[in-house]
Amino acid sequence: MRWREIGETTCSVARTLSVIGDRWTLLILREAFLRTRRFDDFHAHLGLTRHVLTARLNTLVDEGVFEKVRYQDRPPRFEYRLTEKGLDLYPIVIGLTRWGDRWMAGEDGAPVELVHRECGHTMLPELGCPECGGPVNARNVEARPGPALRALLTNDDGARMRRAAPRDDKEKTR
Amino acid sequence: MRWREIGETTCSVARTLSVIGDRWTLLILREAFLRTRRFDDFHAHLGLTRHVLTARLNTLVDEGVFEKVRYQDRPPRFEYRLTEKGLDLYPIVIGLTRWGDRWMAGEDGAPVELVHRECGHTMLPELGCPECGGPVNARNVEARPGPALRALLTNDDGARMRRAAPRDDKEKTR
DNA sequence: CGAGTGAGTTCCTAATTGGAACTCACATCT
DNA sequence: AGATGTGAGTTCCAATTAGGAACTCACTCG
Repeated sequence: MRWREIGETTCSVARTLSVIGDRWTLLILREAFLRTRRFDDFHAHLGLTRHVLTARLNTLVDEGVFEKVRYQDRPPRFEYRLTEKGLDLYPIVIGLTRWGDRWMAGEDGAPVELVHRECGHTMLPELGCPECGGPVNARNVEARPGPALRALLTNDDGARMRRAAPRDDKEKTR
Repeated sequence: MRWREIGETTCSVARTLSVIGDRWTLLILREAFLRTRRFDDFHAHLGLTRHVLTARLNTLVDEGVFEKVRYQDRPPRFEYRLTEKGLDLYPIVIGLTRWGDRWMAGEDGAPVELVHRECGHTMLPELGCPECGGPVNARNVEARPGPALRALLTNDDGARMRRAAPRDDKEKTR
């Protein structure tokens, strides 16, 4: 299986990674959440090549994570703004920050601190259950097949991801 | 800047991505959270090449995300188990699942449903503030320099990431 | 003894990155 | 008018990485 095909599998993790799983993409998003919007600023802050930056911004626009907004005419210039779909990636970026703060900090401590505006506290966000309010972690959650996967389960052979069958585009699992 | 150098920057997102930001790594972790532990099972479920799988498992072990545990002697065989550090990546994998369920589901609906064992509800976890219990999102959190970054801020020139200076390994930002 | 297993390795080809320079459409300065 | 500057890409080539398929190793089993 090639990396470019992972978005076609029946797996939400893989589908998400098909949009934001390439090198540099999540760092571009980190910058976007820090209010960077223009090509040259992304380039200067991140140090990736302009070539790759162009490619990443284009797919992010194609996928609806950014929208390209004109901010001046003559010469026409555009900036990249997070859409609602893009803003909803925040928990992922926070998750990366939280883990880095907790496990990768050197002796100088964490590079960034997160402050919750509503209460003013410095904190590390935690996942919670919107139904009961309790904490959510690896040990108290069960992943069950959802509707899309149950539809495929009838003739599953155990492979969670499979290449597209030659003609029938529906033949992949999880 | 080369991708391999991002772990040396003063940024928690970049440091985390230096461990789990390569192609396939997060899918390997998804599998691990679904209780896959052996080489051939990862290979069969994911369809990546054995070559890349070997490389990814090795860095994950080096970084302390997996530990290699012997499960039989003669011939000696090992399996890969998530450590505490690895289990703590769960919020990231859940974040990816949640976004995929919400934004990438086709008309068949979500591939997976998450059930909270403590209350029995199917749910999409949300980030909350451990201090006040309120919701955490892109609009109500402020990222401030933490101790490690404040130490560097005295002579910052605006670049958030910078290559290591030729000899002085401390000269990078964010 | 021959076949099977689990976990890698090797080798070679195909993609994807990294670096650096070049282009284009204007705006401004001298 | 001509020179210089800006923001946002493009192009080209060398260096890394990934994809495929076959091969190896140390044993176990029938």
